[in-house]
Amino acid sequence: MVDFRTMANRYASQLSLCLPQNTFTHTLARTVHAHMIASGFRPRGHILNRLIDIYCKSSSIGYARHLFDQIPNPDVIARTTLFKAYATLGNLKLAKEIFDGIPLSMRDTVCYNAMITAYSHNGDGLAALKVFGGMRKEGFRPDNFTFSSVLGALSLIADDEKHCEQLHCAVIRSGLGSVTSVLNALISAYVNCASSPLVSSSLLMAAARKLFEAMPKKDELSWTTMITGYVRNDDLGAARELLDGMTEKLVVAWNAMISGYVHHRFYEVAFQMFRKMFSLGIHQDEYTYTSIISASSNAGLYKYGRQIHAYVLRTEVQPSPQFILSVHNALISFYGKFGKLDEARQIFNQMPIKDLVSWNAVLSGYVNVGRIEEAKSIFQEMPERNLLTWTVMISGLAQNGFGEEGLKLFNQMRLEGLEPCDYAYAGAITSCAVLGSLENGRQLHSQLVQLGHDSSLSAGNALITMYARCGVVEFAYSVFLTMPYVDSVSWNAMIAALAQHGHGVQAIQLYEEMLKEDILPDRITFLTILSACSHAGLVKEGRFYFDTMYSCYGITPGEDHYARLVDLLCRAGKFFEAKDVIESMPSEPGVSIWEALLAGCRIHGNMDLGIQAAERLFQLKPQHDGTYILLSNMYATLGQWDDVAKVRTLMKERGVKKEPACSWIEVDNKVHVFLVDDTVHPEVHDVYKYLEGLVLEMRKLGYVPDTKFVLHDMEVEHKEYALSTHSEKLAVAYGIMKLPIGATIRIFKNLRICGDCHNAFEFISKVVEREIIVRDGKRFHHFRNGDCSCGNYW
DNA sequence: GTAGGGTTAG
Repeated sequence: MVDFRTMANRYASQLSLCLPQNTFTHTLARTVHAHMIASGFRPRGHILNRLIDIYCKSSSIGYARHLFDQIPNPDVIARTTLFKAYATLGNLKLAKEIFDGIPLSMRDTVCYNAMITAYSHNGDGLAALKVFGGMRKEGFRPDNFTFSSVLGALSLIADDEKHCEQLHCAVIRSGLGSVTSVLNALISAYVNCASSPLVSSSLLMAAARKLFEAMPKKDELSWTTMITGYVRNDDLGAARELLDGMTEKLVVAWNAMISGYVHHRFYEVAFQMFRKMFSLGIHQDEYTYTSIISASSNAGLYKYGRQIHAYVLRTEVQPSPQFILSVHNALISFYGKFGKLDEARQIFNQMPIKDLVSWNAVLSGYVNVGRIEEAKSIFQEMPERNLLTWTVMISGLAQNGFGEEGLKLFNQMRLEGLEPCDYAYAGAITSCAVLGSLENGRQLHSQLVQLGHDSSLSAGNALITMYARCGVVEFAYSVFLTMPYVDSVSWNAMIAALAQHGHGVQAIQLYEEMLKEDILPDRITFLTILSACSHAGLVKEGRFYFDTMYSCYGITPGEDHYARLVDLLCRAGKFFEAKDVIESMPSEPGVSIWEALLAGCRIHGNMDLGIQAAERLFQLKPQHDGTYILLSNMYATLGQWDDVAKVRTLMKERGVKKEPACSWIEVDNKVHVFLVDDTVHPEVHDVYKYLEGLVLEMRKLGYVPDTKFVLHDMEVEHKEYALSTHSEKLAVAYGIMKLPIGATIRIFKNLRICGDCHNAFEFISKVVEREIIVRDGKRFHHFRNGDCSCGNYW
């Protein structure tokens, strides 16, 4: 039988091996603890305190609390450990409760320092100072740490140069003006203050620099604080100058510099520094590698990233477990961003220890390429989740058209007690955009305002698109106008919103305004502008903007841009110009180009060119149903019914099936058309009767022999009426003519409006001279005068 | 004091 003391010594020494604390040592410590439980050893004293600390720091505060509650009279160390953990989580109420419960006789300087830091880290400078006051009143002697924490608290309150100067004077008066740690804290106060948008950062940085220069003894922290200060205040030149002046080559400072370059997108300089570290013999750590790997993916340098990966695998020195974890996490994300999921998955599977970052990285990899089913099962499998996990999943669902599921998950997240951040809201709002659910979207909007998230960029941008896709451009515009900060995404979203509603000219005007505000257009801006021009018939303007892409903004047009230009020219009937453009392309024209050409030929009945385009498409993508349908439509436009029949035979011979976009017809053999109004629409019944009559008529003409109509009353379930028919979309479309003016038609779920439907809507909008707004799972369609804002056949 | 996982636009 081993006695308690021997076992205690053994466990204590095992736990001391678990330092420094990181994900790896935490796992080790938990194993040690499991062993204690298995062998019946009941930890107490410093062993128990150490365990509490470890559970607190490895995000298992609930279990730490459980251990804590079992101690009859916990000492000051255990209490401090626990309230520090609560404070880190932002739960100051519980933290204060524990701190207040520490008897005066038990208190020490350390616990006061911790409470001051707790408040100042949570942004409550005044409360921190109050604790400091209480400490002095009770006669505790402040030490250097106290001063550093108090300075941190003061720097929160000091929001301009004057406060910082007062702080400076106070330090000198206190006689601590030459203590390095105190001066470091003061410099850090200046630097933090400089990041505030309300003050002159250059003045404060100059003051910090002066202080730094005059320091009697600088340590590593002094240098790093100063360098990161410059980096954070966007003065990379000054940061670099300082770094180059350092005699000691400190890896932390180099990492800070590299990360600065990466964040400012100076990838090449970051790589140069990385290489220089080798020649100077500076030992790189996980921070260096993670920055460089992320730089490779941001810069689109797949090969470079792979080289880094290969190098990491080759290194002879045994890397630390923390190094392996961090670097592999970065690599998972790197491969994920390039869509190389097999590589990402392989790294993930082989990792000896995974943390939440690894799981989130692999999850977003699957989400990004749209492999939602696999993403869902990863989400289910995850041992723990955080705000980020939920956000990735929600927006992933939304972006892949699963609006309902996205909203569901968003609600589930709230049920589990997580407070969604603005990014999560953005995902939920996108879900509403996908569903065309104005009601839900407006609700989320008002919640955002209540929560004070309404100045958020991402949420605002999502709102613009949501309102636009739900058919209310005015709301989209008012969001855009009231957003305190906008970026190029906001401008793009708003320009697209106008273009989608057929306001091509206004879209272009907004684009011109954007240029006046010195916002640089990007490749997406040009895609939007080109299709806006296309719908407004602004050929000259479209060509002009296309030309400025490279000449003014250095953006090389991609195939998608060429396709829009071809579309623009063909819609206007300028086939010669379109051919010139295609021939001038730097690379071999692909599917989208020939499709644009064929679609244009269909509109204008340009048979010869249309057939040429179709032949190219058959070569490139023989199974693509769109080509056959466009071609047969072209023949139909010209009344060449024999040729239409030939195309259909060709489809059968080649076994061409309709794309999934349309195969939903086969899935449940029903078309759902919803009226978005919440009110009961008696006209639905009229439409139903009308359709019945229509079908009878069509049958007489030998058309749609097997059409049946079913009228669903779905009021209870969806508060909406549904009309469903068997396979006959055209009849539904005609039926819609009977709907009240201004009714919005929504194709439910993740469905896309089909080609026949689209034609019918185009036709109706021309004949009845009425604007029809339809949205489906993918796009917004605004039909006016025989044309549709979506710009595509389907 | 440094890093790795998120969002929004076509």
